[in-house]
Amino acid sequence: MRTKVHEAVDPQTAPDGAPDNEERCPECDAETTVQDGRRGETVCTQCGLVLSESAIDPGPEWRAFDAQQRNKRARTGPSRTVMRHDMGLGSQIGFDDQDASPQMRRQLGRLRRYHQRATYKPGADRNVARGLSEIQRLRAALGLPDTVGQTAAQIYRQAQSKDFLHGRSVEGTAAAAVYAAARIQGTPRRLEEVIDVAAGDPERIRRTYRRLNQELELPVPVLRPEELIAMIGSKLELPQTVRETARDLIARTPETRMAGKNPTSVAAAALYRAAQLDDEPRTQAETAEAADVTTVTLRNRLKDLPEQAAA
DNA sequence: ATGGTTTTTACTGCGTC
DNA sequence: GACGCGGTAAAAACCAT
Repeated sequence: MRTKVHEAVDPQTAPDGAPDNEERCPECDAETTVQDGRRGETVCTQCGLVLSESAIDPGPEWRAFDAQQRNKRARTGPSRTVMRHDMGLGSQIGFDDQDASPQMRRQLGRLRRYHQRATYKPGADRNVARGLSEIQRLRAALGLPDTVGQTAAQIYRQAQSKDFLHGRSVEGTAAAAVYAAARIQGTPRRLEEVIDVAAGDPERIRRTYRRLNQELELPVPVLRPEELIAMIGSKLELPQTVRETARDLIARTPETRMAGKNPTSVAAAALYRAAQLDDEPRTQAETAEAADVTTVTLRNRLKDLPEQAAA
């Protein structure tokens, strides 16, 4: 199915950052359309590619320095709505029931409840304000949609109401909340990316996130290799057919073989093999680099995958 | 802290262009 | 010879306990 394309787009150039709701996906060609996601994101209905600005990680090499620069650049004013302490009406967890497991739905419900209780808690004052503004800063620096900020804010409030903040830094908790929220809202960032723009000790932030996640029982969806295929695949400029093959490869390998393995590496391996099978080969080095793993791990994951696609 | 698991680092051999 | 690929050993990182 194809929706209207009401502008004379020239097929050559990719749509650079046009905020329109309907564009063509630069990844998968003709048949696919782009839809304004309920997350305030533009997402390709076919390949799941997220089109809004920094959805695709621009480059591998930006550790310390770039992060700081980004911080400075990200000084634009946050939208006030999420920051108000009485957030009031509009704040809800924007979530798509469609791909929500019953479990996640239940947990989201609990999140909402906590949010409501926290709303009028008198003690929530300075720390909350600081946390929320930090959340906004991070959210903006990571190029994430507003819904993520809202979810992160709710998580933060819930943390606050559970005394999670005791002995933990506001900044670290904010970073953890943003990371979790990004994943919950389906626009994940790497923890490393968040850490880069965040303030504080990386290891501490990692720990904080882990605790936060388990203590609040956040409905953070598992990163599934299928979803990573779009991201890595686009970096490698692999055609849609190859991605299909990769998905197929993954689909037919038993869970037990992938359990405990880094999903990114599984996806990378699947893409590598799929590319070969579909006569669009990429080197191991390229593939590994795009997925940010080493060629060694790539090879190891390769062993777990079937050698052929479905007939 | 500890132990089990995965990933990375570093290095090597083999075939091909 | 350089490049891509495959393997190994040991260190590092990660995670649950």
